[in-house]
Amino acid sequence: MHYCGGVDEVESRAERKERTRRAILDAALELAAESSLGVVSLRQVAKAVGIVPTAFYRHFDSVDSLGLALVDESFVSLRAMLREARRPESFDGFIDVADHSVDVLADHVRRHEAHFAFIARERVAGPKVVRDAIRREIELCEHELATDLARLPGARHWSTEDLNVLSSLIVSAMVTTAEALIEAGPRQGERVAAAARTQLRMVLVGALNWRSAADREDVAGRR
Amino acid sequence: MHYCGGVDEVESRAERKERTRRAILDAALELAAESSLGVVSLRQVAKAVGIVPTAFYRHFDSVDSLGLALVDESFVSLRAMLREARRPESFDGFIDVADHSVDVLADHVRRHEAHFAFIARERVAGPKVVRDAIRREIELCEHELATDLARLPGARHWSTEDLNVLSSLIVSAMVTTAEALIEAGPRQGERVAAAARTQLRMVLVGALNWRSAADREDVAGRR
DNA sequence: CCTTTCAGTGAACGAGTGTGCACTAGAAAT
DNA sequence: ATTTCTAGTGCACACTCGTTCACTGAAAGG
Repeated sequence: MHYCGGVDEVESRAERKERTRRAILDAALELAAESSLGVVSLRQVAKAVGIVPTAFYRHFDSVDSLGLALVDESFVSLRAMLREARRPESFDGFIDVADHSVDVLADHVRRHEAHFAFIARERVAGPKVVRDAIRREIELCEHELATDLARLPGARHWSTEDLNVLSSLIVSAMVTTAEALIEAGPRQGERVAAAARTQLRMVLVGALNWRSAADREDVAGRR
Repeated sequence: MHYCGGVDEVESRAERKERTRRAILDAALELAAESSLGVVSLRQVAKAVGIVPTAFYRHFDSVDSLGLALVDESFVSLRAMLREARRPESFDGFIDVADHSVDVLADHVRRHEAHFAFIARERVAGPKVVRDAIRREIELCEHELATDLARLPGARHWSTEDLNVLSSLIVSAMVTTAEALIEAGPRQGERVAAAARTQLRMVLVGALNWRSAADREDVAGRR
């Protein structure tokens, strides 16, 4: 493997294989979009790609491993979003950070709609192996968010427990928002985004007034 | 149809039919529990019930109509819960209403686990007809909650828009909590419930401090 | 040049799928 | 006692499914 054809337009064997692999992933993602991954068959994917069913095994050794590959790919998108949403310069006001985060979310959801929809769906439906893989990744995201929240000014008097609870709330709200953004077309998208901004502001305001308010209201016998 | 058999133990034809119908619904619910409704076949259900596949058509004229029947049944449980959570006597304190609501939710989820899991799953996965039916029912719940929130003391200065946003946030948090309660066994159930209580308190505290805090922080150009 | 590698082919298998149709048996109605 | 009704049966059809196996042909390597 030193030199392969001077002509520009030819495709090397590895490139060709990668192209087919991508086509399989894309086709599976699209087919899973109606109902769930559990109902897409190896043969449907093969037909959509334009290869014979048995050729599928040259790229994945089972439908499950295809699902896991889709999980990996989808969380690459999600991690990219989290990284951007946590850019330090965005932490100059609590309302601002909420609005900025929602904007980043809405932007990424629009650009990677299929991946977000996949995660939201297969997290609860879908083959068991896929469900478990997604759950692990989400827990990882929650944990990362919690450590980041701890660095926020004003997070001084939150317990570790409260931090985890808060980050769990935010992540689930974001997942729900992503779902809502996908359901609503680009037509109602801005309405959903506005609602999400309000929700996140509410959560942050609630978190800021949290400890003091709990003390004030007297939680009594509980805990 | 005036008098049918004085003996106690005999089953009338209608009773027998209803019993089979129930068995079909239960079997389908259980089979759908692993992955989703889309992957359960008419024959699997028939085998689980103990009837021949074609006998299925005596009770439902398609798998889709079975799905719709399960949606109806599941939302009977959910409505019962909402009715209980909104009992007027529970509105004597904002922290209390949060705790009480979560308790009611946890209780109902434990008692109707299969139904809640079904709604949470098939809402995003599952056949299109089922998805749409569930979405309509949830929107209805959100609307009902919004009109109830409007009656709360201190809800005076919330716009209709804010009310809808808030009720949507609460409903999605409850759906997420229901999912979490199901995932966690009864072992970690109380931990999840505690987290949910905290979340709902945060949301309510945030809502109470909402308008004033938004004014104080100066939202600038953003609406 | 010849040889090796390997993505894609095509036929075949055993099992599972939804659905149609003629039927049976027993409860209900007459 | 006789007829009607119907939940459930049994068989058959034409599919689709995942997986196997020997194969082909062109690119890569020697």
